[in-house]
Amino acid sequence: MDNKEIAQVLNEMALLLELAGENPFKVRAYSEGARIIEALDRPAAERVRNGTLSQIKGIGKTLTQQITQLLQDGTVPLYEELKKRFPEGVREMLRVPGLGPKKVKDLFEKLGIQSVGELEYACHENRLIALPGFGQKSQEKILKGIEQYKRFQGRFLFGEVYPLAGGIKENLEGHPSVRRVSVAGSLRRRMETVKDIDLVAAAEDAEGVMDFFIRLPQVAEVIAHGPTKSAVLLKSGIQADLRVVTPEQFPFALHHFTGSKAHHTALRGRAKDWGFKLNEYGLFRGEKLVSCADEVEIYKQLGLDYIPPELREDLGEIEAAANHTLPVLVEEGDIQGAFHFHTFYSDGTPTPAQWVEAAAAYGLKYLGISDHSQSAAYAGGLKVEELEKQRQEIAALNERQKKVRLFWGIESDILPDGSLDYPDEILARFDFVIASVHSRFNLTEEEMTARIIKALENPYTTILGHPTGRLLLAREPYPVDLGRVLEAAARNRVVIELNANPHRLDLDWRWMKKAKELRLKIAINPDAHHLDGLKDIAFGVGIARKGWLTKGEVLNTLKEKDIRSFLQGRKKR
DNA sequence: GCCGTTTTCGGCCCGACTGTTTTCAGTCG
Repeated sequence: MDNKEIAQVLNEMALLLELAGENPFKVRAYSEGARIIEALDRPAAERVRNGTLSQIKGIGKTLTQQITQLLQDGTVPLYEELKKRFPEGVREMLRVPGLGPKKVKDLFEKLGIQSVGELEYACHENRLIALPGFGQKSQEKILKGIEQYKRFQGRFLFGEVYPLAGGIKENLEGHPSVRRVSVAGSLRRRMETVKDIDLVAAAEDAEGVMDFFIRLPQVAEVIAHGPTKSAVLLKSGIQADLRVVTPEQFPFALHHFTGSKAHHTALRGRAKDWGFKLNEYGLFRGEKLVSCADEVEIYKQLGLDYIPPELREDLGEIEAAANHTLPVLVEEGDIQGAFHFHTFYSDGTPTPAQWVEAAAAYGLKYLGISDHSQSAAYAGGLKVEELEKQRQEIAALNERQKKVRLFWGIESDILPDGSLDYPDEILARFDFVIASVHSRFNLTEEEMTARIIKALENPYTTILGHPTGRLLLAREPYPVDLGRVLEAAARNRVVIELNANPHRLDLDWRWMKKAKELRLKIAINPDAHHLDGLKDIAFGVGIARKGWLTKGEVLNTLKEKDIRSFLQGRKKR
């Protein structure tokens, strides 16, 4: 059982305990425990073996015992008991927006409803209206919630939602009373998937802005509409929340609605220790507002360096801010070039020349072409005899123009046995080689780990492409021991890709800490198949920042001449 | 259930909106 699986069980237990009407702080202890275990960079099993699990803050005697038993038996009696009491379908009802544990418990115990499907049917039969605490309105609301749940299952890709949020922000900026607007929430924190769009605005005429907001052309339906806070469902199916405050309150509201919840809870605890009270309206000493012009000020008042939104996950950033050890995060402007571009030679659309123009317009100084290798027949992988033509075309382009330096590479399949897809004498010709798994995802974890490590040990491998193969909201990562893979990459000086495609964002930011410890270099690669794929670099930078990466840790912040010597240095091994 | 340099008991972040209520519980963030 790995950390993620332990966290899943603990989270599930938290939900079930909530359904059972348990002490809310006990519930919180379980879900906090889940969060902590998931964020560990070593297997919890290791800490169980050396007896240090209970030393982690938030993991006490009971959770240590539960986790120990989970690792041993795969389950614990309390979990089994709770699952028996609340069937799977009852737990699923919690995912319907507007339904929480109390209502689900009532529906289950008083009406015998055991699944989302049954709930929908019961709504149509008007059976909820008679239930105490429910009524006509809540029945309608639940029906709408079910519809939303079924349609989208609640999460969206950052890359799809961010432009929508930007559009609404622009609309709001057009309102005469609006002084400032910002995207907040998980979007501002650059989470790879998000549940909704959070916006915060500063305006004198809050109600006017609210009326304006709920009438925007993007809006399909109004979910809530108050004087300072409204929620709408957009035509694209995602919910957008807007909060309007006074200009003076703006930094506090922005901070509050940016979260994360865990960061906020920790910060409020600190505020309390320092004799303050912090909420969305301000930082107060007693009744008195401590005025802050921006978020920087808020942190300063609490004795902290400014914490960028991407880091606000309560994963050590508050301690680092107190000790003045926060990293200076990489920025989009630091990016000098990028690797992993496909052309019409395999499954991309652009020609190498078109990539040069697009890269120049984007401000890149170099670009690495890497089409698929011969085994990737589905993607038009290049046969050995086709390679020479592409090499010559790229060499000619480098002769003809000097604005963007092209590097000639390949995205070589890692074959099931861990070897690369061309013989050594071919691999030796490329400027760089990205090694990626594209097939046979069904190996065991042990086999997959060995397969990838063997590819990392190949002297021609420059970069490991999309290390887990996940497709966000669509496909789970293949089973692999990433810790061992990263260690092998460090031993063999192989660069790890941060695939910037919004469907991948792989390596996951949660692993960056480990990568940093191993002094690995990370390449932010767009894996672009079309010209507009260049813009994905920005998504990759967001994730890199979320992973605490500095400019020095990102390969493609190197200047063109330094990249050249880096690639040549690797070839001479 | 977790935590603790005044504490091993008594706290644990806080407010808006909704709907069903006549004063508040549930949900959400």
